[in-house]
Amino acid sequence: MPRNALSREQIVQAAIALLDSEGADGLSMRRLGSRLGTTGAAVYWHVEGKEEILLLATDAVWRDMPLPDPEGIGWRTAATTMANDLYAMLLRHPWLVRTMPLRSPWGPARTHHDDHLLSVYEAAGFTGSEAEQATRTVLTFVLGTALDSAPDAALTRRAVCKDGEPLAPTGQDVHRNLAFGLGAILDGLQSRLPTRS
Amino acid sequence: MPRNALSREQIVQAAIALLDSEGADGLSMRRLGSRLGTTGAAVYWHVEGKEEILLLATDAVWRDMPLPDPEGIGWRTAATTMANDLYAMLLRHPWLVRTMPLRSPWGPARTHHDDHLLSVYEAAGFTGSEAEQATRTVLTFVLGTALDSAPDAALTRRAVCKDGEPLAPTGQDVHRNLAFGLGAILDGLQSRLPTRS
DNA sequence: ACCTGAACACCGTTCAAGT
DNA sequence: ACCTGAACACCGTTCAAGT
Repeated sequence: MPRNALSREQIVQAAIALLDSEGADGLSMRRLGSRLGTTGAAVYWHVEGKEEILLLATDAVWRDMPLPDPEGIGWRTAATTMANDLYAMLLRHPWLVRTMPLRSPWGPARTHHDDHLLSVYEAAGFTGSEAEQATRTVLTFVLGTALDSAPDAALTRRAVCKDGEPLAPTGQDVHRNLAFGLGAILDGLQSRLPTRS
Repeated sequence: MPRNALSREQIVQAAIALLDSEGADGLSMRRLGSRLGTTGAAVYWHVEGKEEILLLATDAVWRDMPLPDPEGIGWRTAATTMANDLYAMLLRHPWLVRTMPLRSPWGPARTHHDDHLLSVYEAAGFTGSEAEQATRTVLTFVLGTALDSAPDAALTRRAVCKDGEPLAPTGQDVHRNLAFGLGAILDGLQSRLPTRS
């Protein structure tokens, strides 16, 4: 008899909760199963495997990204807002920086976000592959910044400073650098705009 | 009787070879041990655990990075060269992008590299925290670019294009974007130089 | 149709015991 | 001092068997 205890949507939500609270390594099929009141093997009836769960969880999170309209606020404000929102999302779900490297396949939400971001740079005046490259440059920088500040690091940090010098950047440093670097990048991009109005 | 079959240096080199050929998930203590002619448990006598091996392997790779002198070639050429070299290194050792997120502790080779990179931006005219931020901006962008092109992705890509549209960037795209983005960033940074000579 | 239990082939790590 | 073997507590995944 079908008990319908599990559904794809429940599995994905439970996976996200587990990843957020336990980190990238905290997600295991058995733990996910027990969190849903069943066994790890039960999950396999609804889902292909762990990889698909990560795929679904990743795209579910992308769905929450706001997509500001460049009309009215200007392309630069829109670009800055989207970069900050993306960074905030990556901080909220640190496991994303490990699941991001996949060039493909992206889910529909990720694709939708990227399309919108591209339209922002097209609104700025970039065309064709230049718009794509501008988009990718900013996206890449934000992703790299999040990677830098990920508490979810593959290696745990031990003794931080042996000589009293704060060699390693703090979360503060990284965050301040987002504003600085983004400003510099947008300046550089702006100076390459083909025609000014 | 000590057979001295193992040494720290041998372990690290074997680990790098294993990571390069099998990917980030290819390194296991047992495989490492058997590659060295012993058992996995034997490694634990020479090394604290897997984490330390990753730490040592990471810093060993950083030692191979060339450190060009900005004198003569100019800061911008030096900065570009270092960025390209870093990207090339990350492509050679894709597992590095998973071991990089650690803000600390860095090994001596990584620290030495960062010091040199900082000096390049100081030679350009940046001072204090601005030099640090410029350094971190470029470093972050290169790291993000490598993350984008990592074949070592956490999730394997399956069906690439369902509708015939090449949504996902190819390795070519990512590589071309390194030059574009780096140029834009350096332009943006250059325009922020406090005093021009 | 949906789930359980046990199994397979792996992990990192520990630790008594050997030499 | 250096290594082995077996063990512990985990993994992802499969699959017969239950209901």
